[in-house]
Amino acid sequence: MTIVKQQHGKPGVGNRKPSRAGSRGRPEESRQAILKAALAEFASQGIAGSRTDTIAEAAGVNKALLYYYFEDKEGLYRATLEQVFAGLFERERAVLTSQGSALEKLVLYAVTHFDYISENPAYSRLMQGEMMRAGAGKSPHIQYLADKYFRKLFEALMTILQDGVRRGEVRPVDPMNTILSIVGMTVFYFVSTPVARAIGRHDPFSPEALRGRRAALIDHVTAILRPEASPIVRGKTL
Amino acid sequence: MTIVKQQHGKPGVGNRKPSRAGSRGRPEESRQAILKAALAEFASQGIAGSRTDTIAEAAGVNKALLYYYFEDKEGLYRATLEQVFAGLFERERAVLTSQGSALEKLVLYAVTHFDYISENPAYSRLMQGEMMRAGAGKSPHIQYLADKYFRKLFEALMTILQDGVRRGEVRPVDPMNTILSIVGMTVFYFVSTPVARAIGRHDPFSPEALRGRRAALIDHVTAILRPEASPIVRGKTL
DNA sequence: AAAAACTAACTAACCAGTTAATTATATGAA
DNA sequence: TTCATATAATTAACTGGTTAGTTAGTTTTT
Repeated sequence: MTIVKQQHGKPGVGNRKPSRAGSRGRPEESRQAILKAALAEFASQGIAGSRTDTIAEAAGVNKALLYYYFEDKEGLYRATLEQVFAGLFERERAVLTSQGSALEKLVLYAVTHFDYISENPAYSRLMQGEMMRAGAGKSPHIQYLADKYFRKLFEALMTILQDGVRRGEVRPVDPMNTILSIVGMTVFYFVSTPVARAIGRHDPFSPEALRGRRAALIDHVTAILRPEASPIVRGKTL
Repeated sequence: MTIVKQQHGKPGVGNRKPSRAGSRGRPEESRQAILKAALAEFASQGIAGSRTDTIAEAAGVNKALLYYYFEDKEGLYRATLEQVFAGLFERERAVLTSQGSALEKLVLYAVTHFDYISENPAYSRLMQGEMMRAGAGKSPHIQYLADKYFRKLFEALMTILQDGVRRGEVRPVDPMNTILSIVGMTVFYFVSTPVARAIGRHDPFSPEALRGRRAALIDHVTAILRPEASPIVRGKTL
């Protein structure tokens, strides 16, 4: 039996701090390091494919610390979900209370959502993972997320759209399905990136591709909503 | 140590054939039973969450038989992918070579895709699972699927759309992003069903909901493509 | 000296894949 | 038709690697 003594960081090799037992002084640092590593791992692999050992290693802490700060794997996962979703809905709340016509608000909502995913691709993958889990009836979080975030957002969008229709700013559409179409156009681009890459047509995360997609999104949302003959190209930069 | 003797089916209890070692006479039956069980399990749980024991039990065969007919879990998964994707693209080939204007063809493509998913919800979940895996760089199948199916389909749709634009049947749009929007609107409805249920607004798989979504899909695809003032409601039943 | 932060090493369960058989069917010679 | 034998189909039980979670501590801060 080999007894492996505690490994102290070799000075001069890499820039990693020596890994030692006991407090680091700033425990919040450890917590954040864990959350950050967990976000990357969960977004990349999904909860089923994620390994707690991998997360611990990436965070530079002992695995037991995950269980010290978060109850278990599921608790850690819940914390990462909360973090990412809160960030998105924070941004979107501002949009919903903004000034402007229904069309302007709905377009602004779409591009805000789009931009958030562009900047945080982890969100989209976490969401996909949740849809898979929830579809299998195995997500303990979907109801909570629906109650805390999705319902309000959905209802706000419905109200904006219905008011727009009533005022004649927007052509008479099926409100629920129109919102689903808008969200679908916003989100699907990111879901489909692996196919886009495999087809080899372009890098979907290149600045040009993202700019093109964003412009098309505005165009298509407008096209669905506009009562007029042809799309009016506004000078405004969204 | 307990020695469990081979269990012969008790006659009169249930309608299950006695489970006996040796051939069933029709080995193709066993193969199909495995494939069917695998499809259900993989679609529901994803490959990572699926258990070979569960598949074997659902198929009513010994687990070792999965490895007899299919090389390993991955091979079984590949076979289910092949099955479902082949079914979809079979149907879609007919659409692409059909008669009609660009707008008619693209709308027909969308509803064909939509109807296929309505009838085979497993497809949508399998696809989602593949997107997750491929996004993590862990799908050994995405390149094959892209080469065999997606590229051709995508190119055919591009051609139809570009011809439509050239002829003036369709307003001048960014072709690639327009196709992505159409597919997004088609597919997203099914991806989002868990949220729809959690919000508690409706059952997204009810016939009325599906009918409504289908109609909206036609409307929105038309709205994006139409050069005219307002959508022309055709008498045609799609 | 008590509490908080942190770790090495262990454990128990799970699960993909294997092994060594057993049973059924097909073949063909007598 | 009958028996022997090869081969295809099928199974019970096992194996070894993996991994979420635990334990019994050690180190640092207050």
